[in-house]
Amino acid sequence: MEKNDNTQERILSSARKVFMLKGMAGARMQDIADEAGINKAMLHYYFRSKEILFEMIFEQSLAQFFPRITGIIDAEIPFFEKIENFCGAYLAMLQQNPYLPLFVLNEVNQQPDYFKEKFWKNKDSLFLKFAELVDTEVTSGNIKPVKPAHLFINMISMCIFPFIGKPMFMMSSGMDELQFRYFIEQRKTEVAKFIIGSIKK
Amino acid sequence: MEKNDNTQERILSSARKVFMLKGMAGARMQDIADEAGINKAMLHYYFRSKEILFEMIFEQSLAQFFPRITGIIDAEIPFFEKIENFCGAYLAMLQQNPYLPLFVLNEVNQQPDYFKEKFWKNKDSLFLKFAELVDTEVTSGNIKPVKPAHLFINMISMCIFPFIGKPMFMMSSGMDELQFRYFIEQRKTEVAKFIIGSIKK
DNA sequence: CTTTGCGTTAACTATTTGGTTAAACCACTT
DNA sequence: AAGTGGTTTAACCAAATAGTTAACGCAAAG
Repeated sequence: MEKNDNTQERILSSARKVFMLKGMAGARMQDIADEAGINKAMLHYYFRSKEILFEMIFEQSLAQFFPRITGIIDAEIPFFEKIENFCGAYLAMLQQNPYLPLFVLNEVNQQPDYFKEKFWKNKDSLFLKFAELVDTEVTSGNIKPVKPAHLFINMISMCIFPFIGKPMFMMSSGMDELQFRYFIEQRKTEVAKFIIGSIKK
Repeated sequence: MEKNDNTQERILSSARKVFMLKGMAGARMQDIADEAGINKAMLHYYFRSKEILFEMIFEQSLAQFFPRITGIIDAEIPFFEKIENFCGAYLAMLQQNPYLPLFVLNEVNQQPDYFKEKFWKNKDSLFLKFAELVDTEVTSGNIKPVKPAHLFINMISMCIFPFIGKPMFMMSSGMDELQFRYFIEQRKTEVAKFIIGSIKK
């Protein structure tokens, strides 16, 4: 009765790996079975269809992608520290899930409607909270009069994009794996520094 | 003898549309044929296989994705103006090819090896030129001592990412198509302003 | 008018791939 | 030892999909 858990877990783990790398359309049930070292029929025994299995993985991924870093934004610390903490934490998470962004964004672009339903469970939009925060800081004259939407996208872009463009960037810059790792390590402080440098008075 | 050109062109145009939207794995030959309003056999008459047709589109896309904006970087204008021109021009191009980034980056991530060959034709790496330029500016004390790699990725990220994360961002911010269009219009100046604000002394 | 050859189509084939089934397996109960 | 029920497998099926073929259309050449 614990084979169950074991196998189910192995399937989910393998499915995550394959879906992340190949996407819904590119993933093959056989590949997932092979990766898990089991018979393909098992996939359908535990999860009725490819679509259902995919949804499991996608929802997990979605939950991870939207950081529960809301804590950082709500914390009783100065605005600049919030930015520093957010960028550091988000980059660290992405470092451990490097394929997450391209996977999620790809599938969201593929089925925006389906995503719309799942997404709005997450009622406390990170963006809206951030925008509120920025407006407050602008009004109190603590930072330059920046537009929250742009600042938000700028921050998110600079955190996420390096992982999406990794192979392309590595080739055009000549970096190897180790150097890229170090590059991301630097960004954990550099991104916040860059942002703050631009908005501080 | 000009039906030839006409049909071939229609196929390429339809293929571009479908591949952009669905990617290599998700695209169906039948869809491309339907989109072009022709028989599926024609696809194989003009382009032997799906793979060959895909390569045509992919190489075109790659060429577009790497801007020939080298002109902007080589121009005899102040560094800050180069940044302004680059961001403006690149955003304008992306605005007319909104699906280009996700398509290209996706396929590059899928087959980095194949990409490696095709890519290095483009020997004059935009990144290397940019890095050189930044180093010069830093040395002459015109800007703060920033790391070229970070500055480059920051700039590229802020230009490209909005198009990759568009549906997600639109939902979490509540923007509609028109507002998003205006948002991008603003970014044509805002991104450069943001960057310059951070690196100017 | 007939011939020639490229362009085009409908129908077909081969392969891939998601999904099913019936039997075997295995731990546990009686 | 036989039975029971969840788990696993090999073999199979059906749908989707890339690719092929043989015949047709038709404009230009003869």
